[in-house]
Amino acid sequence: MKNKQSMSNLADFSSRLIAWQKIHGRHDLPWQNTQDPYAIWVSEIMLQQTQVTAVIGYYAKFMARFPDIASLANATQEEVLQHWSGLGYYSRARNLHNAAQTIMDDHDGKFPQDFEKIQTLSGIGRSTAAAIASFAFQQNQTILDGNVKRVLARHFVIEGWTGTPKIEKQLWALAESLVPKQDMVAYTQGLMDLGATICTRSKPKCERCPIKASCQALAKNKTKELPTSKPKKTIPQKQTTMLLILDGNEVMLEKRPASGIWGGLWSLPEISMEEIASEVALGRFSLEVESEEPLESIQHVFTHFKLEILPQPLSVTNRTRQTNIPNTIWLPIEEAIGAALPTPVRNILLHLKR
DNA sequence: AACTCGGGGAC
DNA sequence: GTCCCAGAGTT
Repeated sequence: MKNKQSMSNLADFSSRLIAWQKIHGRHDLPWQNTQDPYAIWVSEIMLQQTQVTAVIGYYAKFMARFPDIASLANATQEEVLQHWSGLGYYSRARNLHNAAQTIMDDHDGKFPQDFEKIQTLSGIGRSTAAAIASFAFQQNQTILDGNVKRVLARHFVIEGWTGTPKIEKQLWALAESLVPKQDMVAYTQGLMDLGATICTRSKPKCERCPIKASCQALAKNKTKELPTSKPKKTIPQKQTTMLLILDGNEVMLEKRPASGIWGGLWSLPEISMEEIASEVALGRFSLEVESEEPLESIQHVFTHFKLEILPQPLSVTNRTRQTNIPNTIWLPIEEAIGAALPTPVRNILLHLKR
């Protein structure tokens, strides 16, 4: 009897979610109310590991500058990164740019509709491909993002960290079994909306949940313990000195390697703790400089390490400026702030301006 | 299976 | 401070 009741509610999972989304879900986000696969694609990439509120400001500017696939494909990586500067995970921008060129070259400039082909584009994995296929083409493909993992882990009491391949496999199978035959847009949006507004990480609003009747975590009073949190480990603390090489109002920027942290962005030249700033300036850049008092150090936190940045101002004394140093440019501070910079570097320059 | 990729919102 | 977000790619 109890099992029968439960099964009956499980069958209603999707229809209840759809009905709820149409009334209580989000309908006015900047990337909604369109079927343009490009507009949806850009939003999905920006939203990877990034909250809606952080994306909104970037999305409008990005779409204004790159309104379609062709304009993005024809832009320089420099300008694409410039519009991504501050948003983080810059490989997303590089992959987006690369994929736009792939679509121009291999798909006649039209975003592919085939689910497998969508996934071959750089930066688009299984979940993002499903979101695009669902929103843009009404295909019955399921997403599995952080929201969905949390909703499913609670609703069906899936124990264990959702990041392990074993648990992920379970969740994918579960998610696929719940995909409805119609109303894919409302369903996919409903999964995201439920996780973002009702089935939140802390203090879920279970009273207002459309599928509370079949939620096993709620029945067993386990919503607080689920989903199982990621095992934490201590992250290393690193240090670096960034050279603020100043010639009058201009600062020298150095382009970072294409891969690795802040890949492809403009940053300040870095030296190790053992090196002496003025010697490096002379050795690497043939610049005679005078060291100023270091600025206050900045503590920057990444996912997997902490970085203490010591900004070291240096004023150039031999005014014969070197212009042919590879991967470097001189820019007035005001202009440099608008370049494709990592956030802490921008903050240093903003501090300098004052 | 573990690690690498940012920055910020919410608590 | 902690946790994790409309994850994907690499090792």
